[in-house]
Amino acid sequence: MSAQPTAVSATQQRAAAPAGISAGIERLEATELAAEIEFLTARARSLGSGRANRMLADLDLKVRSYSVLSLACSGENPSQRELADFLSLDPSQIVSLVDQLEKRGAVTREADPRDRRSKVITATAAGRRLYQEASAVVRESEARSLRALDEAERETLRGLLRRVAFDNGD
Amino acid sequence: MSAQPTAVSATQQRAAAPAGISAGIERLEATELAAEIEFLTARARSLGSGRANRMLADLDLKVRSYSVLSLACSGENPSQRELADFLSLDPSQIVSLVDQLEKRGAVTREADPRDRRSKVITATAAGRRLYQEASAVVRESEARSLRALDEAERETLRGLLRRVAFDNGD
DNA sequence: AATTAATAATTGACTTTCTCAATGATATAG
DNA sequence: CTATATCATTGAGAAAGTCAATTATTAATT
Repeated sequence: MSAQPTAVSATQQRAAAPAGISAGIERLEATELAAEIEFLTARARSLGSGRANRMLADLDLKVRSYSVLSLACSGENPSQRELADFLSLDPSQIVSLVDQLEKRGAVTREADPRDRRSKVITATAAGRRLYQEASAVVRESEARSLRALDEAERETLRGLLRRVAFDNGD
Repeated sequence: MSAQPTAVSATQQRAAAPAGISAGIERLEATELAAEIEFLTARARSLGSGRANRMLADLDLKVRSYSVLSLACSGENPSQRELADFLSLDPSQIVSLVDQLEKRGAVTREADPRDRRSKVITATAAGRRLYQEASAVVRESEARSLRALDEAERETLRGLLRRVAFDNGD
């Protein structure tokens, strides 16, 4: 599990950068805050989703809509409620995300025959094609965000985050 | 979330839960999306900061204001620009965060003598006391969010995230 | 030294996201 | 069959994010 060594430390990395460019903030990396996993998680996701959103803009998608599309393509036929739970969003946010994707013909919304209150979201053929493109973009974005880690480290990170993300107390 | 011993898999966890409660979403854990580090990061931070915000509400703080306060207590005397860069926020957001903390007497805002354009943010004695309390709350929150990981795993995660958070491409 | 260009904080406008309560349709429990 | 719960939906209001313009100050150029 602990594949930490390898790679260059963030400090070494930044020391190599042209002084004064991203200046100032490395001083703050020695603070208590910078040691908090929650802070690091927040910063990593802010940078990562910022980049992904910029790169997905070509396809008229954001990380949010991409995520819904991805699950719609999964074959698991999620309901909107499940999408909300899984993506940590309010059900009303899912409504508008699905609205947009449905409007552009990427997904369909059908009443679940076993519980007609809930709507099953499924990708159309066009939606699956869009997902193929978007997925490549997201992989590229992720690769850039994770450039500091080698493949083994990425696997370690994935495993740890998975447990935090899905066994998150109370 | 009653201290789960060590590393129980998320799947085992949920399987043990009363069927139907958090039902449905474990089905989605097998999807491609659920394997994306960026997604896992986003979910982990959403759950984590949600919990931290709820727990900090007693102290009239949010993760945001707590983070500013923490850096103000660091001894590094950050400027607002540095806070913005470090916290991935717009400078105008820092203005209002500092406004609030200043209004309650937790921090001061002083022109930097070496560059009077920038304002140095420093915690007051009251601010440091507040930070002591808040810091304990945040540690407790973090402990709950990370209950799935043992101490060594947390260190590994911290190290990996630190590199992602501070060597984030381009 | 005078002018020009850049940077920090601030304000304000605007957009997007979040949070919640209410509603109608359907399902489940008593 | 009545009461209760759940799902999707709508809409309102709060919070957060984005961006351009302004002022004060500093740095760079002539």
